Amino acid sequence: MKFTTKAEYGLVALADIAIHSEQGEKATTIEIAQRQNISHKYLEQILLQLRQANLIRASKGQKGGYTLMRPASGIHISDVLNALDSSILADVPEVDSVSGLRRNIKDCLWDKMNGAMRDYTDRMTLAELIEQGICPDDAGCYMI
Amino acid sequence: MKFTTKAEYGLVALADIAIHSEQGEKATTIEIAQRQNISHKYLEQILLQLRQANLIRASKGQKGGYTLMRPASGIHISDVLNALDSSILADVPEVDSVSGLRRNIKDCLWDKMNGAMRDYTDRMTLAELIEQGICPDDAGCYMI
DNA sequence: TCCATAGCCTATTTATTCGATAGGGATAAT
DNA sequence: ATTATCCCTATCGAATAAATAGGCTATGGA
Repeated sequence: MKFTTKAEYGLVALADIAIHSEQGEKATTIEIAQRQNISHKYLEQILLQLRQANLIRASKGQKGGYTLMRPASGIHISDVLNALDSSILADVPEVDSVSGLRRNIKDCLWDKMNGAMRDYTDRMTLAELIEQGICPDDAGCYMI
Repeated sequence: MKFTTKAEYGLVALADIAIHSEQGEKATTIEIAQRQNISHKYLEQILLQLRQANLIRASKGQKGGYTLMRPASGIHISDVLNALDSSILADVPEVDSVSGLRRNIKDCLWDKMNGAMRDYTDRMTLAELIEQGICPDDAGCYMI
């Protein structure tokens, strides 16, 4: 897993679309790119992935653009990260042996951390991210 | 942050050294590499970093090898990851603006996750990793 | 004393990935 | 028909990870 700018761009773009969707407007790639200061060609690829993951709806042609498929409160951060494969799930090295040190590292470190990340991002929504200062302190995201 | 094989090699090697240290034995690069199935030249670089971080002590020459600098219960996973700069701290993209979406993403996502990772690895020790099945369920590692 | 055995250190190679760029195609509104 | 927009794939450059290579230094034993 990585905290990539791609993930950040995706989240920012979705938030941008969300805000305009609420006002019944579509947001175009170029508009978003300008507002959020992102390469519009790179953003294009990102929006493509978000659409293929059914997070946004695209309309082609003139007067086209993007809107959210569902309200921002129904979009979880994990949805976005998964869609962009900036996935929470790191590529945990395969473990061949059934037990032993490698196994412990996988079970007690990599998998636990991945799990905690997933829990947290499963819980948090785009809507929460948009609202100022809403960090879910109650997240209760244990490393179980 | 990444779950690199380098970090895994480092942890495995330290555990290997720990086990031999307990029996008053030194472990050499080549022995460890063979036992743990790691490129010994790559392992050499890793052990170098671990020594420079004062996690292991090296003796040169014939009959040389490595021993732990302190007991495994005093070595925290974060010590190892930091030493190998497979640091828990992801390179969180800089945020220029004081507030806004980017800020929220940094504060509510990247920083929180980093914090949780750090907490967890600060808490867990090499000794716990070595013992079979000791996953600290009580870690109480919140995303606060 | 000499030499084999270890660690020490830096440079280089290879493969992969991230961010970005490029360019042509499809579609819908005007 | 033209224009604006999304669609899709290929490619590039830089950075990084993993591994390889090779020479240097120190230590203990023959």
